[in-house]
This record gives sequence, structure tokens and C-alpha cells, in this order.
Amino acid sequence: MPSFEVPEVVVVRLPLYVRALTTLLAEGSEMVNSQQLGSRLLMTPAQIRKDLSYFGKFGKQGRGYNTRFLLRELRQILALDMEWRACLVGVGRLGRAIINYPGFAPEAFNIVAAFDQDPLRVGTEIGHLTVQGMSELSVTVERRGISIGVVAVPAAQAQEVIERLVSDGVRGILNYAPLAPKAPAGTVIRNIDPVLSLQSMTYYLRDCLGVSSA
Amino acid sequence: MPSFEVPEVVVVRLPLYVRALTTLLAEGSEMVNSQQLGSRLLMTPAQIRKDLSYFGKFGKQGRGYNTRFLLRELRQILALDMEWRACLVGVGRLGRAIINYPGFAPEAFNIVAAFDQDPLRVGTEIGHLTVQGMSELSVTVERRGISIGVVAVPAAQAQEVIERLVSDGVRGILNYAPLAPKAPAGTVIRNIDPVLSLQSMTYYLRDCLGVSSA
DNA sequence: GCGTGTGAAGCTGTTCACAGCA
DNA sequence: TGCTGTGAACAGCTTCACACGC
Repeated sequence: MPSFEVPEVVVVRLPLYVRALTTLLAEGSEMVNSQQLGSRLLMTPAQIRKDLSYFGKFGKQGRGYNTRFLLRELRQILALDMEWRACLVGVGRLGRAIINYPGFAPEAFNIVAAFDQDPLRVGTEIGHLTVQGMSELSVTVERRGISIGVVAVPAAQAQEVIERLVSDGVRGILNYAPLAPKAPAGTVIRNIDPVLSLQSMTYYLRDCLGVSSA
Repeated sequence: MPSFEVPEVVVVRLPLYVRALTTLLAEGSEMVNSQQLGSRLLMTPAQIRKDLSYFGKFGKQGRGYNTRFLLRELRQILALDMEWRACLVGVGRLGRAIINYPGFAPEAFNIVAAFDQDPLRVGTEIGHLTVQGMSELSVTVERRGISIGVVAVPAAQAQEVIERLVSDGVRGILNYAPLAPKAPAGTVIRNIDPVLSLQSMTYYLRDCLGVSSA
């Protein structure tokens, strides 16, 4: 809703607030202040207030924030108050694990279609989905209102698959392939890459431990 | 190797360079300059040179970098030239997928033990591992030289498990549980959280699409 | 000429500190 | 009094631009 640019770091933090507020509400806290939120999330209260101020005034001086109200506002800002439909591309081991991951649906992210380039996999059942061939991608995306593509193909094919998704109308990509894909303009990419996470972790672990040498 | 502090953002980018250099080498490029690297990774050449300068001088004026040499140096800086042993805690659906994920071993990250709190799971075989009870954690960590813990338990238990791992000597945590855990001092935590990724993505997708309302 | 390495400049994000309101 | 919202100060990261060496 703000017409000016909000820093991306701020947007990335909003889901953390959503999660913390959800927990607080479940614990029965109807009011919360930036101090309390900050100590949960290990952030300074000033940062939380500043982040929220990009989007409006949600608190009451001297009292803090109404948990329920702030949560609802943030969910609306992030567009979490609607259903988001996703398709999966790549139904190998990783893809199957993603389909069966129980964390998406409760947050209104629904994987409603699965695709694979391998003809041997097309037509098989995974979870409650029938694997489709890539030729059906375009039509399915439009018909089912799919706006997010989850990419779980080998690195070598990922760039091609991402470009295909985008050209067929998908604007958001959740990429599990181990590469830094080039995002076509106007798209949003998020990468899930445990190996990269580990590889930057070892820098800090380096002198404290580490086994054998190669 | 630098005695002064290197910004964490820089450390996080190094694995990207490692990956790009590996690809370049496989393609036969024995030399590379910051311009070329930058266009692969969608970064400015200046940033790459600045990042590398935190660690030393790896290039030759007028020529660029020797791909093989720079790659070896970066791998050494990140301590990727040794084997890293990890244990997994939580062998539910997610945990089993992690054990079977084929991306870790080629990068010298080896999951050498698996634990679960549920007695029904203890003793079962997953991949080539026998699931152990939490009571064996401490001894196994020490005996096998485990320095990384992979956490794949439900959110409610994650904080407790992380603290247990740390108190038993594990300094690096790769956390798959959907929460923002508090890291005990001196530990390195990396979170893998696809739902958070999606929830910040939708902010940008909000007006371009989105299905039905709740 | 070309590309690195690097101080300096510029910019972006974080923290401070306080006015203002309940 | 207590806590928000926010301009101003500060810190940190990125980009610039050029001296240097190949």
C-alpha cells in the first residue's frame, strides 16, 4: 500500500513478525510492544517500529500494539489473506518431498499441479496429484490461476525451466536447484539452497573444529 | 585468515563465487575476470574485487584471475577443503528426505548419524544409518567428530533440540524447523524456511495476481 | 591497453533520542 | 508515565574512479 519503495530487507522481515504475532496470540497475548517482539526475534525495538512505519501507524502510544489487529494488517500487506496456487516442476526425490511437505497448505500455499520433463514420470500419481508433461504447463497455469512455480529439477535444467515458467505466466519462483538463476525482469525468485548455507557456515566453524584434510 | 572482521554478507557471497568458478573451470575457462564473473552472478565487478580483497590479492593486472587458483584459495578460506561431519535430529518425512538428498556428500558434507526423540523410531534404518536415541548424542558427537547439527524436528521442539546440540559440542546448526531460533553465543545458525521465502515473495506478487480471498 | 586492488564517495539501512499522545 | 512514530545521526556496504602493474 505504500506508494514509495520499501527496502527489501524490511519486506523479508515482515513474515517473521507475522509468525511471532501468531505465536503470541496463541499464547493469549492480546497486546504486545516493540520491546517484547524484539526480545523474541532478537532485534532492536527501534527496528521493529521503523519497519512497521513504512506501512502505517498500527500502535497506540503508551500501550503498544493490538496483537490481533497488527497480525491482520501484516497478513494483508503481505497478501497472505488469499490463497496462492503453485505448481511443482520436477518430481524426483526432492520434488516428491516438497509435495508431501505439510508446511505449505496451512499457510494457504497450495501446490495444485506437478510437471516433469521425463515421459516415464508423466501420468504417475504423487500425493493427490497426477504428474503432467511440460506441454500442458501453459494451459494449466492459466486455468488454475497458478502464480508460483516451485523448481526441483537438476541444476543443469533449472534455468531453462525457470524461463519456461515465466514465459507461461508464472511470476514467482521458489528455486531448489543449486545454482544462482538469472531472474527475468519483473519476477521474484527465492532460492532454497542448503549447501550454500553450509558453505558460508564453515567459514565461522573453521578454527573451532573440522575433520581431516583433503 | 584475515585477522580483522569480514562482513558477513561477504562471507555469504563467497560460496557463490566458488560455484561459479567451478562451473567456469568445467567449461574450460582457465582465466576469468571480475567482469565475466559479475555477469554470471548479476553483480558489479567492483563488488567482486572488493569482496576478494578482504582475503588477499588473487589476480593479475591486465589479465584477471586464474580460475583454478582462485577456486582453490576460496575453498580454503571457507574451509571447504576438509570433510565436515553432520548429524541429523528428527527422522520424520523431512528428515528422511534430507538424509537422502544427494547434494551434500559431493561437497564433503556428510551426515554420519541420525537421532530421534521417538523411541519407536530408534533402531530403524534410514539410508545407511541406524537411528539413535538422544541419549547417545553427546558420545556420538565427540567420537565421530561431528561439528554440524541438522535440525528437522517440529517447531515446538526445535529450540530445545538446538540447545541440546550446542551443549553437546555442536557449533553449527542447519535448522529446517519453521521458527527463528535463538542461537546460543558462539554458534552459527542457518535457517532453511521455504514458507518464509514464499511469504515475502507474495508482497511483490500481490497486485500482479493472487487467487480468491479469505 | 587492460583489469586488479583500493581509498574515497555515495548510498542504504540501523540506531538513537525525543516529541507527542494515550 | 509508557511506548509509539520519526527526523537526525550513525554505521556499514556498495560503487566509483584511478594508480599501479602486467
